[in-house]
Parts: sequence; structure tokens; C-alpha cells
Amino acid sequence: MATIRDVAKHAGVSVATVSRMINDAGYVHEDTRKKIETAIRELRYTPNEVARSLYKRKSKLTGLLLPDITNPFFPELARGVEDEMQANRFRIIFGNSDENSKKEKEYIQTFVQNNVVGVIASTNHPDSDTYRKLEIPVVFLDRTADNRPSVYSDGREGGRMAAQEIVARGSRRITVMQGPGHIRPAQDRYQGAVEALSGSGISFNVIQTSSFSFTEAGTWARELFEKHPDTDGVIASNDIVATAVLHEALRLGKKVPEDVQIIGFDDVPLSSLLTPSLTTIRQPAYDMGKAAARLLIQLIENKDMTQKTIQMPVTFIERDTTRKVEHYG
Amino acid sequence: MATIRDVAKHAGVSVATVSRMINDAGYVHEDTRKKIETAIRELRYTPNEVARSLYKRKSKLTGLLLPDITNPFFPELARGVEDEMQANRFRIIFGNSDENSKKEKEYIQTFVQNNVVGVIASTNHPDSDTYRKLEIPVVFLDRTADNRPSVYSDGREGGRMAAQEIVARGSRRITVMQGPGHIRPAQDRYQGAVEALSGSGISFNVIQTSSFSFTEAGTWARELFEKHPDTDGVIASNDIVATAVLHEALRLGKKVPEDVQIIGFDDVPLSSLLTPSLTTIRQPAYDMGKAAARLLIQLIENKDMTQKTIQMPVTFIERDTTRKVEHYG
DNA sequence: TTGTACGCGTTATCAT
DNA sequence: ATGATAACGCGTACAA
Repeated sequence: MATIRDVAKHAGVSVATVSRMINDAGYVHEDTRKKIETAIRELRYTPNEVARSLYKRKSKLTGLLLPDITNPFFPELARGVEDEMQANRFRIIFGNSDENSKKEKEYIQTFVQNNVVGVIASTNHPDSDTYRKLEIPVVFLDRTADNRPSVYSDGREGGRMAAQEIVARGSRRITVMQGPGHIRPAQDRYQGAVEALSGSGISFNVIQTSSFSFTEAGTWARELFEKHPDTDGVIASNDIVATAVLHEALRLGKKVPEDVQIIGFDDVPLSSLLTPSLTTIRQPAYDMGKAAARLLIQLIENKDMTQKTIQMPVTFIERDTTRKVEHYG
Repeated sequence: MATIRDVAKHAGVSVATVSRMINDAGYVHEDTRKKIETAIRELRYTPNEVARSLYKRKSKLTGLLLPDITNPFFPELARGVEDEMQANRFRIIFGNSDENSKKEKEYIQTFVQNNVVGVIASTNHPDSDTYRKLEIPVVFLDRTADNRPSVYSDGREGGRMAAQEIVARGSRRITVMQGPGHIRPAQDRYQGAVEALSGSGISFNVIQTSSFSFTEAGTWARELFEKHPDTDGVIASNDIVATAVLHEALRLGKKVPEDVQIIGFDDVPLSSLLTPSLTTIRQPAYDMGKAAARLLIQLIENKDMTQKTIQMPVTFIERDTTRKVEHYG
């Protein structure tokens, strides 16, 4: 790899001049500029970002920490982040945390060891020292903490929405699937649903689940219909679980949505391709990712912002696992 | 951030001693070791990887370039890579290429500017200068190039398999969906299928598709049944397209697998959750990712390997979009 | 067993 | 308009 020295020698000037020209800081004569340009081209010189980073104590690197890229909600988020970063010439060091604090900590540590200028993280412990003590901007994505930069959607409202819509469509023996206890957004949705259901005076059952994995989802779906065979409405903690429930319901010969209605959460891409297609509460994942990246970049550049937390709207996506209503409410 | 200097001062020794202790290279007295350990703890010192990287001309950073993390096949790959890298304390700079050479080139360039020690890439142009001129090891993932390190599965054999299985199960008016022309694995599958079909003397139609996106998949599914309404067997270019075809077939009131059989490719996680669940040709994506990372790490450490290309087996996953047979062949 | 000093590739300061 | 040089934080000869 050619260095700035090589370029300087090749062009017959000093490294200082080359540096000035590259960063166009300070004067450099048109003629020397040309010479340097040629040298750069001929030697295929590109600045060493590591040396830059060492001197300036900041890089064009950014850290992205997500629970599990294998959960279909996160690729959308990640892509939104990446597109925005890429457009602004930032690069991303990526890691999966598995919602595990130790792993998070390790990642965050190596992020700072590599001089990243900012971090986007989806964590359940935004208030832990891991983040509190960080001297670079952090944006929490799909998670919140009071008064700290974050981009998330209103899970509670989403849960309420799901409950209202399923009740409005006639379900009366509802089962709510409560997502993993340690995952905040899952609990928000759950509470929203419970809130709305309690308010409406309709009784409901709860099935507790402990992960969002594809393989386990089937187990809970089976448990659901074993314990509560007369369920006529399921509010799932996300689309994966909803998909498993749908699959199981059909396997048991139930008609969806006639016998049982199902509402998911997230609106991951596959939801519309199921048969029947899945009614769900949509989070605008891609846009959330983009917004988070944009916010982080602003934080990196300005250091102070007025609008630090962005709550994105959730929307009811009516498809075929719920019945139609004319109008209600 | 504390530097090695701070630690040295705090412990009353020289930076060299601290360095030696950290990397345990050379002697260091037990007493001084203790003092240094305390200093490190108290100052919360962690080595600056950037300075390390600059001096050693190599980092613990690795580049991962995938077409689109939003395509459900890739998260599995990525996770495999990440798990293996993480276990070996390597970090990943991640980018989406969109199968676009310019983007690829930009990413690869910034990878080297950041001193990455190796690259894993899923590209259609492994022979381009972008990769040929790289001075660090590259492993091609889900793609191949003669004699260069790569991890992929036998798409051609997979295509053949799909054709044989669908024929063995009685389809006689088959439509093959030909994936995007510029994506190698898609063409391999296609050719494998065509090969087997031609060999069996069974006629077939072809529908050309130009991406693997969720949104467009539906369009081709519709086109398929408009142009070839009597199709009784579909070999899709991947599970996304297959899912769209399934969805469309059901929408048209066709019975699957009685009226039309469908075979996908990849075995992405959702396939088993569809109703009917999708018969497909499985690629062991997670393991492929792991294998690629393992191979890259060996390349980074050894520089010469005997076994440079790893072909993973594809397997026929019989589920419910195909009919049952007792035995055949 | 420990310390001094140089170099990794840049940028920025200060002369010239 | 340009050049010499210190500094960024670390690892390693080499000297002590």
C-alpha cells in the first residue's frame, strides 16, 4: 500500500503539501496539485484511515449492536441504518448481542477501542454503566431510556390497538401471548393489550413465551391450543409467534379468521405472503433504522440536539387473519 | 480514555514494561505485574486498537460484504460468520452491496483503508480486480471462483434434485422460475433443473425473474399463472419466490400439492411455518457462514491451506407442497 | 528484569 | 505556497 510519503516523493513535494491537498486545507498551487493528483493515481494511493483515526482520535466507524439479525425484524432495521450510514460515508461494525449484557459490554468495549464515533444499540439496559459511561453518542433503537436519544415505536399503543381491533371484530375468548420478560418492547405491547382488554371487561388468558426464535415458536403455539382450546382470538407478541400460531391453528383444522382471529406485531415481510395473510401491527422498521442513523450522525456532528427521541407511529395492517367490520367505535 | 502512558506512570514503570505485560512478551517481575494490574484496573485501561493496528499493520477487523441482509437467506449466513468471528475475537465491518460492483468496490476499499485482515464476500465478480488485487485473504461465500477460497453449496445439484423430485412426484407441466441473470447461484440452480428436466424428456416453461425482493415476487407469481395456467409443478428460484407462488396459487383456488406442486430453494426459517409448509432444497446457511469464517481465520493465520474450497451439501427437505411417494428410482 | 527511543501513516503547527 | 516536525498510542529492538 502506498503511503502519503510515497506520493510526496513521487510528486516531488512534502507530505504536508499532499496532506493539505487531500483535505483541501490551506493553499496549494495549481501545478503542484496536478502533480500530486497524478502521483496519487499512479500509486493508487488511498489514505490510511487507521493513521487518520489515531491522530484525530475519531474515525468514520460506527457501532451497531442488535439482538439477533436472524430475527426477521432486525434485518430491516439494520438495512435502514446501513443505507443512511453508507450515504454519509460511515462504516458499521456490527454485532449480535443475544440480549446478553456480557456480550453487549464486550462489543461496546471493542467499539471504543476502535475509535468508533457513535453507537446504535438495541438493548434492554440502556441505563447500565456500559452505556452511561460512554463518551460518544449513543442512539437506542427499538428501545428507550428517559431523555436519551432513541428511536422506537409506541409498543403500548400497538398493544392497545391490537386488542381493540380484535375485540371490535368479535373475539371474546382471547389469548394474549406475553413475549420474553426481559425484552422491553415485548412487555410494552403486552401491557397495552392487557390494558385495553381490561378496560373492555373482556376476560383473557395469557401464554408466557421466553424467546422469539423460530424453533420455539411452534412449541408455544401448541401449548396455546392445548391449554385454551376454545380461544377465538390470539394477540401474538410478534409476527413469528403469530405465524406459528396460524400454522398450528390450521393444522388443528380451525378456520382462520372464522374460528380464531390472529394479530401479529411488526409486519415483517413474510406476513403478507402467508395464507391467509397476517393481520398485524406494523412498525416501520426500515425507517426506524434510517432515523436512528440520521439522529446519530447529527449527534456526532452537532453534539446538541433539540429533538432527541423519535417515536414512530404503529399502524394497524388489516389482512386476512381477522374478520371484516363495517365500522366501529 | 487512559493510555498505556497513564498506566505506566500510575504504576511507576515504563510503557515498555506495561506493553510487555499486556502482550505477555518478555519478562516482567511478579511485583511489577501486580502494580500494573492495579493501575490498569483503576484507570480502566484498555489498549487502543487503532494504535495497535497502525503499528502492526494489521487489526482484528474483518470485512463482510453481503448482497442484501433483508433477503432472509443472508441473516443466517451473517450470523454464522459473526458467531465464529466473535468466538475468535474478530470484529466485522458489514456492508450491503446490492450486487452492485461500484458499491462493492467502495466497501472493499474502505475495508483495506481500515486495515482489515480479511474479507468475506458474496459477489458475482470474484475475478474482478477489486478482489484479484487484494493483498489480504478473501473467502467467497455463497459464490465461487476457480481455485480461490470459497464456501458454497452445489446449486446445480440442487436444481437437478428439485427437478427429479418434482417429476418423481408426478408433475408433467412444469414451470421453472429462472432467477436474476446476474446472480450466479440462481443460474446454477436453473441450469441444474433444466438439465434434469431435459434429460427426462419432460417439457417445461420458464418464467424469468429479475430480483429476489419480496415485493416483486408477487408479480412474477401472478405472471406465472397467467401465462401458464395449467402448470402442475413449479420449481422456484428460492423460497421467497416459492412463497409468493404458493400464496398466488391458493388465492386462485388451486390445491397445493394436489393441483400444483411447489419446490423452493434455501430453506429459510419461514418455510416450515407456511401452510402448507414448503418443500425445498436446503442450503445450510448458518454452517456455511461459520465455515467461511473459519476458513478465513485459517488463511489469516497460516497463509497457506490445502483445502481452500468447501462445497456444502444441499438436501431435499420434503414438506407439504409436494405429494408423497413410496419409493422411486 | 526494566527503560529509551524509534517507527507505524496522518494531520496540524509553525517557519520559511 | 511549501516544508520540517511534533504528536496521536502502541510495540519492539536494543541498551542498561
